[in-house]
Amino acid sequence: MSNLLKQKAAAGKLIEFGMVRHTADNIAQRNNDKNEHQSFFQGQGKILLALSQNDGLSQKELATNLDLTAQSTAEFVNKLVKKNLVTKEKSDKDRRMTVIHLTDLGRQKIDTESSKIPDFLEVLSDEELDQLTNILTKINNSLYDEINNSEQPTLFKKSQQIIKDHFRDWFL
Amino acid sequence: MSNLLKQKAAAGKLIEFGMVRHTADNIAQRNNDKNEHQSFFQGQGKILLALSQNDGLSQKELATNLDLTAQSTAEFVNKLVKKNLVTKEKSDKDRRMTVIHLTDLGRQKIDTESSKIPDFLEVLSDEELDQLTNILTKINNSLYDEINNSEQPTLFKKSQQIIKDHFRDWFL
DNA sequence: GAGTTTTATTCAGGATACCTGACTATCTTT
DNA sequence: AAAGATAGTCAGGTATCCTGAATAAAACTC
Repeated sequence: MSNLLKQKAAAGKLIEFGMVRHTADNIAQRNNDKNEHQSFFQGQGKILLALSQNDGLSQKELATNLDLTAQSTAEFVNKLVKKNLVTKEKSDKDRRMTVIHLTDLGRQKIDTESSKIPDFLEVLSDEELDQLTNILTKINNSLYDEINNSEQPTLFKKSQQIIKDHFRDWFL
Repeated sequence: MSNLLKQKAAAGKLIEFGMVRHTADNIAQRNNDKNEHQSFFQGQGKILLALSQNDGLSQKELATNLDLTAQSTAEFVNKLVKKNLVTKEKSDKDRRMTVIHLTDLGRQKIDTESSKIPDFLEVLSDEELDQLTNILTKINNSLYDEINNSEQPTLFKKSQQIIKDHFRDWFL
């Protein structure tokens, strides 16, 4: 009962967090002269992150790993190629496949970018940081389950779930 | 020192959270036959949320409140008008201004939508929910400060900060 | 081995969320 | 009344996604 109230309170704070962070993100992007925006949890950033954990994936593998359509994936990869952050090359074993590799510049970009710690974490104590990490772990796992279950599990999709579980190990 | 490690851990989890939630969001949107997606922390949803706290704002006020350009705001408002969720009418006091009001349908939509509690909160204990709420409060406050400071504070901008502080009171 | 089906990728086109720049009304100041 | 500030609009652009339709290579079928 009171649990529900607590859930509502947290839910409100989460909406607020989403909104304010999004706003802050937009402002940062506006003020940033170079359009270097790569929020790492969408679009090109997502691809980069995936490759940093597992270089040399094919476009198709990227798409299934990231739950994107092949077309979206192709679009992001092409943009990254233009920026010299990744390379595309046809596989010799299966000439249909295109294998994507990070360039040095790409790897470098990920390193500098992912080492940035958002300012707002500095207001938290050690104890709070531990709590947050712990809570987010639970939430993320719950979301992974949601993702795996939400797709009508065709016999084919089942094999993809295995891949999706790797996703889980990215951020350890 | 060890604080930095904890910050890094939390930062990683936060990136993961952003990514997985974004993915789950996209999937939900795909499976949803009607394209009723309104993530509430961007675009049209943001406007709706603002009006639910404070009906009858002008477009300009919405824009400053939400840190959007007047043009973006106009776009979202027009889309909402088409969906019969809000109404536009010229102010009598100042004929330049357009006052935006929620329709019954709009209010209804917000009610049903904002009463939804994300599934992933159900995996948390009462204690964890309290911790999360507490932590997010701190983080959000820190982000508000960031937003207020990040804009080159022209003399004019200063007056807007007052408005932005209202933003803060939305989710109590 | 020829014919069909399945895959991996691409091209074309569409939606939404933002943005900047260039107007047009309508106050407000001087 | 002229000049300036303010609220909105129109036009056009970028990024992230999507669906649908086409192609080429591999795998399966008989």
